Amino acid sequence: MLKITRKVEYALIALRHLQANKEGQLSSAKEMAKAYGIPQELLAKILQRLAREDIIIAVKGAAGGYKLVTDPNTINMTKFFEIMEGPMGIMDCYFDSGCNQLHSCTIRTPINRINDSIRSMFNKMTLADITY
Amino acid sequence: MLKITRKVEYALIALRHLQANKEGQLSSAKEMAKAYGIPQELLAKILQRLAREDIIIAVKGAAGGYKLVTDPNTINMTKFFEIMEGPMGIMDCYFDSGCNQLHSCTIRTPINRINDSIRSMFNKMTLADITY
DNA sequence: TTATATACGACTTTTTTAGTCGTAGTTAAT
DNA sequence: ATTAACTACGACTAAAAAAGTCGTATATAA
Repeated sequence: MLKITRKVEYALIALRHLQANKEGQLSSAKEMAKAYGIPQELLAKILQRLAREDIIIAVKGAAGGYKLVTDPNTINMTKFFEIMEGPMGIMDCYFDSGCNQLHSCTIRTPINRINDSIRSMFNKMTLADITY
Repeated sequence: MLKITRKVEYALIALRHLQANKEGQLSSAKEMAKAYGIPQELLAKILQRLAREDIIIAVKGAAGGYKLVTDPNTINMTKFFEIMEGPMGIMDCYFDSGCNQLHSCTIRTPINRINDSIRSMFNKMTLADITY
């Protein structure tokens, strides 16, 4: 419980790698996958998502790859997690309204407080806190 | 990601229920399962674990059931989560040494900082924060 | 034109979580 | 003593989520 997924883990590792690159220098999915022992296809998909969200830029073709274009200090961690995984809440009822036990649920309020605490904690963090 | 499990959720609901009971009053697994729409066998197992850990007391036999015997103010949430689910860390490497990527892992330190933040947050909370 | 990239949806496998079942033991009431 | 209503607990199955793979398309440098 309360785990982050490998998707997020791999994304962080890759971003840290890109962040260490010199201005304009590209790294390919293959290269990073090899360096960190991550399945290449999987890492590729993660990088593609980061590119779609304009956190990194993809350069196609031979000698292509990825580079970081967003200042890690400006990327909020709550937002980052939600880009990678969708809504972040310790229980789904924080977002969903589809819970059929809502009427009898006695712990919603405290659970939501905890949720808010966790979100606020990650709201105060930026990607730079992790990749530097 | 970062979800709590139903096991924990159900445990919290049951404890809140027991906490509201009068001194010495018992509630059975069946009764609570019905009240909150929780599968009875599952809730029973959860209550059994709480009993093993001396958070509640089980009374066997007809007219048996469970009652709370520990002051919720004294039950630390990190400990509680770990009773229910085992080690709590956003990544397994916080506890496991079996990670074969450790040598190449560049995000361990920041991940551990986040882990510590979450643990410390739950360390400051007691069960009473949730069940009252 | 070839080799090496990204792009991306569909698919399969693995792991984790959730839930069920069978059997045994305890106790109050009849 | 028998029954009914409980707890105890391991083994099992089912469902859901996460992790990983594959096929095919497109872009581009050499």
